[in-house]
Amino acid sequence: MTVADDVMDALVRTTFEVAGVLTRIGGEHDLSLTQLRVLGILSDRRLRVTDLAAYLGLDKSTMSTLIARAERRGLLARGKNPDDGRVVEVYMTPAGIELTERVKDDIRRALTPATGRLDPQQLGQLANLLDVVSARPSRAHAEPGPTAAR
Amino acid sequence: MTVADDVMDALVRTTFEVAGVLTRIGGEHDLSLTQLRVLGILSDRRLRVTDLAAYLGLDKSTMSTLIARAERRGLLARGKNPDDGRVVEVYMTPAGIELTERVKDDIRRALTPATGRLDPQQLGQLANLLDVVSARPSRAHAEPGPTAAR
DNA sequence: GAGGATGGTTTGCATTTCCAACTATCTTCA
DNA sequence: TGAAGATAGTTGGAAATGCAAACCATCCTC
Repeated sequence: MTVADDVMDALVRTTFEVAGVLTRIGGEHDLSLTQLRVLGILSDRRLRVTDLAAYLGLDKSTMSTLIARAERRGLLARGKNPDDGRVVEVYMTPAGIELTERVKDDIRRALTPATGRLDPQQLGQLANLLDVVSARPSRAHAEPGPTAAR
Repeated sequence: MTVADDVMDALVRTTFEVAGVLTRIGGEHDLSLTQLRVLGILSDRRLRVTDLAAYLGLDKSTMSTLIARAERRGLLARGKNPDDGRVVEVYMTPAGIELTERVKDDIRRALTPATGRLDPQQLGQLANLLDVVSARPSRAHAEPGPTAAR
């Protein structure tokens, strides 16, 4: 009851805090939170418009205009899929990759004051806990056994 | 280096995840993420427009229109400050308080699947770690009682 | 190979946000 | 004290974001 509430409060608070940092850093590079996210996703992938939209929980049309703008800016490019003429695949240009790297550095720098308050052991702990919360297979398989039975 | 990076990745990923949940829940009540946040802030405070804007990192004018809409909707109200005729103070109406409670319940419910993957001890741990990260005075400052190590 | 399904784009609309310009109220100091 | 400047909010204009609906183009099914 209280513990779960505490976590949720902390989660929500941290979310707004981190989102604020991301918004600010993004803004410094003329990127919205969503654009930031798209760049992050595409940095190691090449996705179709629909998949990207599904991933972000956005409408296809929203995705389309967003990509169009990024393309106009030279950050992304669209390519045809040889197997299916309807499909458009989106991927990053060198300029996009370069910008993404720069932004990631800035984000790292901006978050360091916050994470710097934790010692290495706590950092590892936090990473694992967050992995669990955000439904990511834990990186250090420290969670043995079957999942608790609800 | 790697550990800090892991945490940042997890932090960013969780941020997007939680923000997504908040956006969805907010949307169900016709509230944007920012409006949600304003309600959260004002639930135990009464603030001037400028302070609210500073708190959220938004422009005064943005704040102004946002408040106007919420006021039109009956969620917030504006009051004069007797000491300074320029100041406008914003506070919640009963309807706003009621809606906020409802939304908070929904958020709790929506986040339960995620936090439910942690046992009570991990929940406490996570809450404390996040408190440190988001620069909140830790709630269990000295970890009293039977807190297990690790 | 006709009809429906799927993938994207375009258009129209509401919302969010910024900046600049404006009004009203305070504060300073000459 | 009273004019000049600072501060608090609001308003208007513009760009970005997002959705929904209408629309092509391509694929798949029978």
